[in-house]
Formats: sequence, structure tokens, C-alpha cells
Amino acid sequence: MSNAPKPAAAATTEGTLANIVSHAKEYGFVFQSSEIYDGLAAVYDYGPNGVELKNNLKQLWWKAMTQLHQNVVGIDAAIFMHPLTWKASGHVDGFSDPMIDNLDSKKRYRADVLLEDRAAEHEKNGELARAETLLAEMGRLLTSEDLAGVKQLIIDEKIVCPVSKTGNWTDVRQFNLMFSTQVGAVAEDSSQIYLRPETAQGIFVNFLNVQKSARQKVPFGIAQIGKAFRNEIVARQFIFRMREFEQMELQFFVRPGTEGEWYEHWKTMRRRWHEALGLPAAKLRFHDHDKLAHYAKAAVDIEYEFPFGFKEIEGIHSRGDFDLTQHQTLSKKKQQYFDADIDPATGKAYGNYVPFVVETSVGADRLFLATLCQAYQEETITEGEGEQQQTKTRTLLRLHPAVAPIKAAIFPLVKKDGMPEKATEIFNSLRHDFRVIMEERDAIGKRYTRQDLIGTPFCIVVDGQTLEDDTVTVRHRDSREQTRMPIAELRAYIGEAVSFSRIFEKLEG
RNA sequence: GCGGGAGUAGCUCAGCUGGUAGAGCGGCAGCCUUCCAAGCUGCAGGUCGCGGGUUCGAACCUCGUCUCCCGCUCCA
Repeated sequence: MSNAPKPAAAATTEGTLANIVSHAKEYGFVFQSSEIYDGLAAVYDYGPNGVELKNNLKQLWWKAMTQLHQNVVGIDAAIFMHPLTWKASGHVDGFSDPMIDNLDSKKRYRADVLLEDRAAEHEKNGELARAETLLAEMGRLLTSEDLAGVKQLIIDEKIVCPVSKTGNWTDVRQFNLMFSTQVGAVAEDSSQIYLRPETAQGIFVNFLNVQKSARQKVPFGIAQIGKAFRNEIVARQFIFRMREFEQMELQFFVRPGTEGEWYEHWKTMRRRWHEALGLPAAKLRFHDHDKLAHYAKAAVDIEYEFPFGFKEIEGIHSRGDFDLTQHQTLSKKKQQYFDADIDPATGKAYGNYVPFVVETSVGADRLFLATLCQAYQEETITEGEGEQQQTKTRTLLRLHPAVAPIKAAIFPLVKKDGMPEKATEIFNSLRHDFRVIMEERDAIGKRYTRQDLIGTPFCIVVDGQTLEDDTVTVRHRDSREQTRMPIAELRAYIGEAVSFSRIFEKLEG
């Protein structure tokens, strides 16, 4: 330990988004999709280290849900769903609006709303017939998807922008939230279906299948991790807003009347989970929705302070019985649960009802980005003494060991005297339990640095002493300090540090 | 969508008034190395984002276009 670096007075700074994007690419975390073709806007690929980190985050969420709760079970529903699903959920009608922009004020409006407002004016002026004609014409044009006709109608009606007072409009464009495709091998027989814009509906339509097959009683939850697809109007901020993204959703089914307390419960639990993972409390906040979505009775976001400001990483919604009732109506299949528990108020069973739902939905990619932003640090360190003293910058990822892509790197101090062989032996003894790597190339300092850059928490070094007494040094990423320990203790030592248990313990506060 | 900035080797960047493309780091091979991006030798690596135009000649001027970043706007 005598040659270990002196503990450094370290000043750390966080990275800008540009630093982080660059780091993510350089070290194999995130690449732009189809980069060699100039990329595809708002689509990204995860590289070798990125996929490990993301998988670890997903595993951690999955186990925190299904392993820790006997009344939460998982599902993996298909991305393709019956088209009526999206009618029921409100996505078809609610998110295919004709949009128009005013070129002077740069304001964007829904074309149909502009026309409806004008019709209302006509009506107010006593021109009832004119109002009706206008609405009928608009309806005809929208149904036939004649967007140019809609624009012409706006011009004919001399509708001007309330802000700029001009009629300098762009063309009317359809905002399509959902991506559509065809199912059916033969073109003429194929029908249009959508890539799901959220994973929740796969859970709702399976509500009874799961409840029965998993022998669950309300309250219980269904967890799912899966891809979802949305045509974003403006996709920005790296992987924060992607067209293809991954959601980690829990839909928790409760007895009507108890949704309030469950909403509070999950609000608390989910925030605690993010903190246990290493997102500091000061950089997390709740943000209540003022305007609620069509399905929600209460909604709150958990926001993290990214380099570009506080942004949502998870949403918690009290969805009531909206979704199940909608599916019950459209599918004509009862979506009821028979509750045999006795209601103390009446002395009878609660009986049949459509359960209420409390949803927690985390963006896996947003969580990944938050984790990366939080972990990325540039540290100014001072080394040596007196005239030898020098200041340099160390860039590292302070990832929680449980989510780090590589748990430990094993280095022979030098490539001779049987050290590489000893290192290989250690590597082989650990690789069944942990993702570890062995590196014998380059100077030891360079190898340490490479591991700092990808967030590897431990570097195990085989040196001369190892050959005599089977002990190694374990160098810690965050402090750069070293501990000497017997090879035989490595497995338990690393296992303790990277265990999900350390995180789960903090959830039970 | 609007405004601003950027795009040259794997990365970070230099490249003057238009005249055959550069550095550091990294990579590869070898030597040497007992603890924090060490040293020596050698090698490889570029359609200067892409496409037009001007010019004897374009990384540089010009027009267009794509992508990314920042700010605004928008967004369940």
C-alpha cells in the first residue's frame, strides 16, 4: 500500500450533455441509429457497455417489482395488438389531430379547433345555417383526409391567428402519434395495425388471464418491460425523447375507493427506488400534473435534474377504471373481478366490480440517461508532493456497482513472472458469478483509467506478493485506494458490493 | 417549427489571403516495464458530413441538403 496514490482532494464536476453524448459513444454505451447513413432522427442503439447497464437497470426494476412483491407478477405482451385496443385507449381519436402553424407568430393550432371556433362565432351572430354548413364541410374534409381542403377552408373563412392577426398559414399536417403497419401476407387482405404507443394496454387486455392463472386477488399488480413507439413532434435531448423507447410499467389493480392510498404508496415507493439507485434526493422532485390526461384522475411525475433541467423519468397515474371499462365496452367481454372479501360496512362480500388502476411507468431509456448523467464526473486530482506535485483531470462513471456493466477487471501488474497466468486463474474463478474482464496490455495506470471511464467499481491486481501468499490488491474506482485481500475472499467481497440486496434493503424503510 | 452554433484520422482539435491534408491522444506489432492515461522503435489510418456552383485550382468562397448540440416553441 506504500505505493498507493495519496488520497486526493478531489473537486468533481458534472458533464454537459455534449460531454455525456460524446462519452456514451466513445465507450460503447449509445450510438446513433444507422449512423453510417447519417442517422435516423430520435432513434439510438445501445452498445456493449450500454446494453449491460440498461439490462442491469431493467433487472433491478423487474426484481424490485416481481421478486419483492408476492402480489406483483410479470407479463410480456406482444407489440402488435388488435386495432380496437387503440380505439378503447383513446389513442386513435385523441392523437391524430390536424395541425396548422402560423408563420408570423410561430404558433401552432389544431385546424379543426380553429374551424369549430369560427362556426361558434357564426352561430353567435345568428347565422345558424352558415355554422352548420361549415362544420359539415369540415367533417367531410377530415373524413376524406383532404388536408389541403381544410387549409382552403381556413383561408376562405378568413381565419387569422389570434396572436399575429395574419392569415399566413402553413399547410395543414396530420399529427400521427402512432406508427402504423400492415398485418397479413397478401397486400389486398392485409389490415392496418399499429406499433403500440404504450405498453399498458397489453396489461389491461390480459387483466383477467393474469389474475386467474397467477391466482391473484385484488390488490395485485402486473409488471411489464417492453418497447413502445411514438412519433414525437420534436425529438430532442439525446435519448431523452426517442421514437422507439422502452417502458417499465406496473399496473396495480385495486378496490375502488382505495386508489388514493395506493397512489400515495407507489409515489413513495418509486421515489425511494430512484434514491436507492443513487439519484440524489436533491436532484429528484415530484411534479403534479395540472392538466390531466383523458384517462387520469391524478397524476404526478418524478423528475430528475438532467443537465438540461428537471425532466420526467417516471409517471404515476391514478387511472380509475377508465381502461378496463373501455375494453369491456369495445370487446363486449366483462372485465370484472369478484371480490370475496367481506366489506365490514355491510357484512357482505364486496362482490363484482371493475378494479381501479394505479400505474407507475418509468422510461427505461430516461432512467439510463439519468443514471449516466449522475455517474459521469470529471474530477480534478492532485498527485505527488512538493515539486513532483501535479494536477490532472480524471473522468469516471460513479455507477452503483449493482448496475455497472463490468463488475471487476483483473490485471497482472506486469506481463511476466507468471502473473498473467495467476490473473487468468482468478478470472476463471469469478466469471461464473460476475461479468469480469482480464487485461494485461499497457501500463497499469492506463488500465485503471480505462475502467474508470466505463464505471468498473473494482480492479484486482496480481503483483509479486500474490505469487508468494495468494493475496491481491483491490483498487476502488471512486477513491482510487487499494485494499489487499486473499484471493479466496474476492467472490464474497465483490458479491456483497454488487448485490441487488443492498438496494432492496433501502426500499424497506 | 424558429433562431444560434458545430461537422477535417477512432477521439480532441489545428489548417493564414483559395495552391498536393497536420498535431496530440488513441489503435496495431515489437522491445522495455512492480501501481494510477510511462518510455523507445516501427506501422496503419482522411472522398475535409453530403450534393451542386464559382475557379486553372475549393477543407477554405457560394447555394442547397443531412445530422448533432444550445436556446425558444410544442408536447398525454
